[in-house]
Amino acid sequence: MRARTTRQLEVIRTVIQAADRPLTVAELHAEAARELPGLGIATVYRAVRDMARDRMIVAVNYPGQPTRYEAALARHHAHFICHHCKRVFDVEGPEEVPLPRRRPKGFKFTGNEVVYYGSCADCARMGRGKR
Amino acid sequence: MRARTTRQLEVIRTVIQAADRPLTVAELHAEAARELPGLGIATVYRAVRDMARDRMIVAVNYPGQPTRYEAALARHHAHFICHHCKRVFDVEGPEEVPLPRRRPKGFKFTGNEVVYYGSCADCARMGRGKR
DNA sequence: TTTTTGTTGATAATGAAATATCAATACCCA
DNA sequence: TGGGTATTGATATTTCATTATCAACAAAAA
Repeated sequence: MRARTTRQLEVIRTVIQAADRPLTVAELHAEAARELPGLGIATVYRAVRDMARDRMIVAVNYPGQPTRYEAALARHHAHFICHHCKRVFDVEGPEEVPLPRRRPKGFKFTGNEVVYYGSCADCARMGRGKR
Repeated sequence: MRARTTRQLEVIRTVIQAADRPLTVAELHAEAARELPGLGIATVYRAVRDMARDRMIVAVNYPGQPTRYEAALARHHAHFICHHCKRVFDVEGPEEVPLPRRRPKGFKFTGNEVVYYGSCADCARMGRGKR
């Protein structure tokens, strides 16, 4: 049972590779469906499951919302969550995040992640600047 | 319909105020039930909903797991997620998190949050040090 | 082409968190 | 202390994300 190269997989992969931010399955489906009307949501779920298994994409989770996925790029980056539209954007990562001065003993710190909050350009423009 | 001071609310509030890490409703229920056997999970959900509404506690979300809640303390702190047991711990926040050098134009950065990853003392001790 | 069989799309099913329902209970004020 | 009524506990229901099912379809090989 060798894998087949289908039009839907091609489109789904292209969309997620081209995206500049992590997408939910729904967002990915909506975008891919523009190129391929009739695309089933189940197909997107299957594609995402497989790509995640193969490490082509990585899962990203944030408050209340469904899991998002983005291409597994090597470059380090952080996320920016818009308080208003709740979309998640990729932004350049911070220079460096220092470890806490005091660390609970016995704990091993192996990595960190930074999330910035604020208003995205669209929302800020609409006067929803604060919070 | 004035609010009443019930034993269950007292216990639930005490537990979450005393906790040194964000708790899921299940964790909170388990802990409170030790003091008050028979405590219903629905009561915990109701208490949490109300406390969150009144800003006594804040919601904290992380990958795959249900929403966690913790006392809304003023002091700034970060979270530490153990790769193994998945528990979330409070740790002292980093000195300072610099903004990305390049920021998408129009975006307003209003805050940030840091999450550290690694092994908690318990898991590290059990030889599950790496990852 | 024809055949084989992996893949798709529609949808039912599942799983889990959170909310709604309601009779029984227990606060708390008169 | 008695009773009106907010709250509780058990559980049904809802809500959604995700997975399973399966007939129809379409890659890829012959």
